[in-house]
Amino acid sequence: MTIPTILAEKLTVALKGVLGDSLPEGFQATVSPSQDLRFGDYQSNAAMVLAKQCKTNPRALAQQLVDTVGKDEMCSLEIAGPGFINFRISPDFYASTLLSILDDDRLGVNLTEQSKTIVIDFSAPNVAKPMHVGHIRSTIIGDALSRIARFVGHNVITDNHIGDWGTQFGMILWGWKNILDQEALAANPIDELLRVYKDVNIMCKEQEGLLDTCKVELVKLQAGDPENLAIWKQCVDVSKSGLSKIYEQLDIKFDFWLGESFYNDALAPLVDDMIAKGLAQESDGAICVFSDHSVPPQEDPFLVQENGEWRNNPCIIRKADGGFLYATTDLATLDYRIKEWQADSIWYVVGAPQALHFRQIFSAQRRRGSDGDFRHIAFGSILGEDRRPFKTRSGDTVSLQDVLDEAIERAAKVVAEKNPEMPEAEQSEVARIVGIGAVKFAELSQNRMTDYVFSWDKMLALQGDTAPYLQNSYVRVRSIFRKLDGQDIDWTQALELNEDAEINIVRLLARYSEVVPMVLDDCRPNVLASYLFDLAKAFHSFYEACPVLKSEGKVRHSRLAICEATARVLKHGMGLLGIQLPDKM
RNA sequence: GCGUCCUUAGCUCAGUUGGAUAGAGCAACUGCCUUCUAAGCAGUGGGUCACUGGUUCGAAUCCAGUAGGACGUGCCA
Repeated sequence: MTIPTILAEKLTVALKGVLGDSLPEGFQATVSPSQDLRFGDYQSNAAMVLAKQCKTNPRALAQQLVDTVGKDEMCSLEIAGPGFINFRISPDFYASTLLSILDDDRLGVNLTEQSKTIVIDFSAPNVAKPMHVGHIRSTIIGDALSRIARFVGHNVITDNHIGDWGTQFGMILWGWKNILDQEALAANPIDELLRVYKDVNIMCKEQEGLLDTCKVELVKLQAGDPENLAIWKQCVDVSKSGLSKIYEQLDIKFDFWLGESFYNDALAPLVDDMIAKGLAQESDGAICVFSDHSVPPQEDPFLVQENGEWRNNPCIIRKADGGFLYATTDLATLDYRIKEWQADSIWYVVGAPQALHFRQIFSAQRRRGSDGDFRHIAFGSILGEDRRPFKTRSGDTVSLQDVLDEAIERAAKVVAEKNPEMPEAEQSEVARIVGIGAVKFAELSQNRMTDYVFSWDKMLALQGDTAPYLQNSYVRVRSIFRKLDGQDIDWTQALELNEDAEINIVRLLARYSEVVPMVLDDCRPNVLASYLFDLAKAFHSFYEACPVLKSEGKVRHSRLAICEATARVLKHGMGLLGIQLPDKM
């Protein structure tokens, strides 16, 4: 049980005693960490919340509560300001909490009481184009959420819903047949495929009618033309192997790679079924899902207002030319995930601009009888210096691989500078861990909803609120234990905490169990990132203020325990974010 | 037109869902490496939380309006 839970229960019991029947039914006092240490470790505003409805003075009520709860080994209470109840946790209680963390593989974090099957859909790049910076958010946030959800006890299924059946294949097929360089393909298939795609794109803009020719190739593919299918298969395989390489570098794995093509055969029956059930209608030749008039128009995703009038804004599931759309595939995908995987909850880690699309397909899916918990976990856009969607000077997007390469290169330079005597192989391993970590942490420490301006210097920064700062705190701990030379330490011996720096860090260690579940409340990994930064900061302060190896007896043992617990929490927390920690740097 | 999201320190961003004197990082300035890794620590300066009203014990946070911005709004994904 976490500390605020224990305190809240104490307080609720006291409230029942003090207020008796005038306590509102089911009232639970809430206790939260104090923002300022002068106000103790934790605080509650219960007295102020209740004073009004119980018609008493908040400070008087607080006083009664404090008297009832009294003081014990765990904490002392005091009243402050307009009626806050502040809890001050005793150093001894923190010492015993530290022991319990060292005795627990889960570091105090409880398993969820309601384990669910959650499908998490993230990354989802298009094949034939390499991933660019725009994919970074979905990929990294999705991976972190998967790890966290899994750790708290959910049955998580990750699925990379790659775009392997889109309209871009018209251009690729035509390019493959007309401008492909076989030698280049043999040498570097991914680069050649990209060149073909880019060149055809340019040619389509210059040559009248070429786009239509490409569309013909696409239609042939969708009709099952063997030659086009074979080319398509080869393209997808090449792309997948290229993507796998980058995922490997990022240390990201998917349980499934069921791309759009996987659902191809399900689309026509799905549309027919929706027509048959009256859930979709023909309009201007297209098959659409319309408003069902059972919800207020403001909340109906199939309506939109124009010049003061509500008009239809349907979800189109079949085009007038018979082709299917993104929405159709997404509905088929929902079916599959619900039926085959028994998904209770499905999370889509996709950019905020697609909010309406997801409202529409979730709503359509509910009408089809599904009552699952579907969530669009949206995130903001990555912008350029000019606050427009991020592009390079030449108008290209920046490839994700380039970002990673640059990050590793910058890290390598610093490693070589700081640690010239380190063997080269080790140097490059550290550079990899630091560089990739920097990119991931930069992403994960942002609030996912806000747009941000892409900056090499920020994304690859190695000082301040960055992965290397956290990694360095871990390295410092490892260095201490290296000097101990593998001595066995008994982590059950009693501890004592005296210095502020010691108590500050244990206070944070105890909060790990509060923070991890909080991340999933609103799917915000930045809550964990910011906690870990605070922890590392507290450790660096502790490290400067409290010599470990030079101290003696119980103090030394207690400080070693702090180091050990900090290392474990850092490693674990960063692991939940998908970030590795080096032993040396 | 309408909808969604956004506007916080010179810059980039947090802000635990309504709590006490609004916080970090970068940049600037002052100290600290014969002592466990200085990718570090200690400290200083920096604010009309876009603006105006409202709700209440209490508002950066909730409501209304104004200004500015991004995105979306029937056959791309």
